[in-house]
Amino acid sequence: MNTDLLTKAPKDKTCPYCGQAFTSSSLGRHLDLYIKEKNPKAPDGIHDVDEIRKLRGTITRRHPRGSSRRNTASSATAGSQAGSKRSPMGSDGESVRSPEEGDIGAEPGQKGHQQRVLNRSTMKSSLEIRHRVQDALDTARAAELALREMISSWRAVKHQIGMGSMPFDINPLSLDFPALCLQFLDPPPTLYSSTPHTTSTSWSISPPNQQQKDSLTIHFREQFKKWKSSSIASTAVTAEDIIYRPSHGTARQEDVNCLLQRAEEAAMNLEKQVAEHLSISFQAWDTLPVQRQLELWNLEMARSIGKRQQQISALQETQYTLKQENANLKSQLDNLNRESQPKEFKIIPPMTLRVDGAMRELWAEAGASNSPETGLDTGVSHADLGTLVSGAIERWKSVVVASRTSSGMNLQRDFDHVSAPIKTPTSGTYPMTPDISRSTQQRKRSQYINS
DNA sequence: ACGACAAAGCATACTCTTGT
DNA sequence: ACAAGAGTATGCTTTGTCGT
Repeated sequence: MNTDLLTKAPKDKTCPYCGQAFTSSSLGRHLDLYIKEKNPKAPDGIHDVDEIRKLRGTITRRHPRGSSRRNTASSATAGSQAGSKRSPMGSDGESVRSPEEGDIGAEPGQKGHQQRVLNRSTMKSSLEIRHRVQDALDTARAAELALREMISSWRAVKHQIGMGSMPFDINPLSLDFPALCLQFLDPPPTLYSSTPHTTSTSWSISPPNQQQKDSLTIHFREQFKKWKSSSIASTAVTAEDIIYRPSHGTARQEDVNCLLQRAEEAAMNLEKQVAEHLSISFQAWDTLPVQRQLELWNLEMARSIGKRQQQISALQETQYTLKQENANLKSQLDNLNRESQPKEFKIIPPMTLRVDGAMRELWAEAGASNSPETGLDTGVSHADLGTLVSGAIERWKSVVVASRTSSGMNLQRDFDHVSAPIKTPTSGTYPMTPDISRSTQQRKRSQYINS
């Protein structure tokens, strides 16, 4: 009947997923169906269960009946329980439910009601939009923090490679042939066995010969190859760090190129000198009588032991000093971080991502061969960390947006529902609604209209 | 036709916000 | 601090659907 239609609660809520209209009390129930603990509804592909869980997770639930909170409403409850078969009391409840509607019925009252309904839906919409926007902001912030962490570690690796260093701890030009062998070749792997023998990369028990000279040649070639790539990359990094001023433009890049060229030339010169020195010192060694070679070899071995002992002492001293310096720097860095790091890093300090030696070499080589995707790209290190991070996020954002627009048609539709004013659920409005629910809606509507 | 079950509506209890 | 009002969760009931 028409009175029924008038007394029914207005369906002023719309499910943002299926578009079905509900009274305010029923929409929450409808959504809860998908997330309730006991026998939840299976996901239908239209209702985003995770999203619902998130939304409904923030609401304040009423205390369940029978809890300690309830002491004033006992009479009301008793009444309702006594009348177990409650009649469809729409007509009774009318005056109580909406006095403005029922009693006044005049234009100002109706306007007020309409205004309230409008305000309510607007507030709800803006709340949900804010929730989504906040979620997006959080994600973006998290991405920024992760990137900061990553790039910091990357820069640390670059600096660790070191600028302008020699490829060797000891200058090979100051050593004679036996000393070169002991210094730069590995000990024989079978040194501690009863029959030690030489390999292509080791020195020998007996005085060295042509085989060790060849091994040294290969060794130096390999070392110089590695050193060149790392030296060039790290020279660029450090040079840029030194000369970088935000106001400087192209002049800076020219300086960097010049420094890179000089580093490369220095590496080539040194390699040439070492090769010549090796050749000359071997010739000198080869002309010596065998007996003399044996004496000198023994002497060199003894000297080598002495040097290692001295080195160990010096290293122990250095280690002690470094430990002190490290502790001091750590405390200074902590103080600096407290002031300049993002506030989230105070909650969880950033990890140091470990990069092993093989990876460092790979980066260095790729960087020297101008492969910006994988190498130590010399173009990024001068930039401010914030600039780098925003650049990277912009790049990824386009990927995220593309991915969302291609696969997230549901989300787009939901957002439209949320941001737009509530629509009347006509059959053509919600293409994603399954036929079953649509037919149900139609049937219900026609029932209301007929009655 | 009937029972079981799911979903939605109604009344009410409860929470939160706002104005005094 | 308190009262009023708005919004919303929950218990109970009705309604619709499906299988037997």
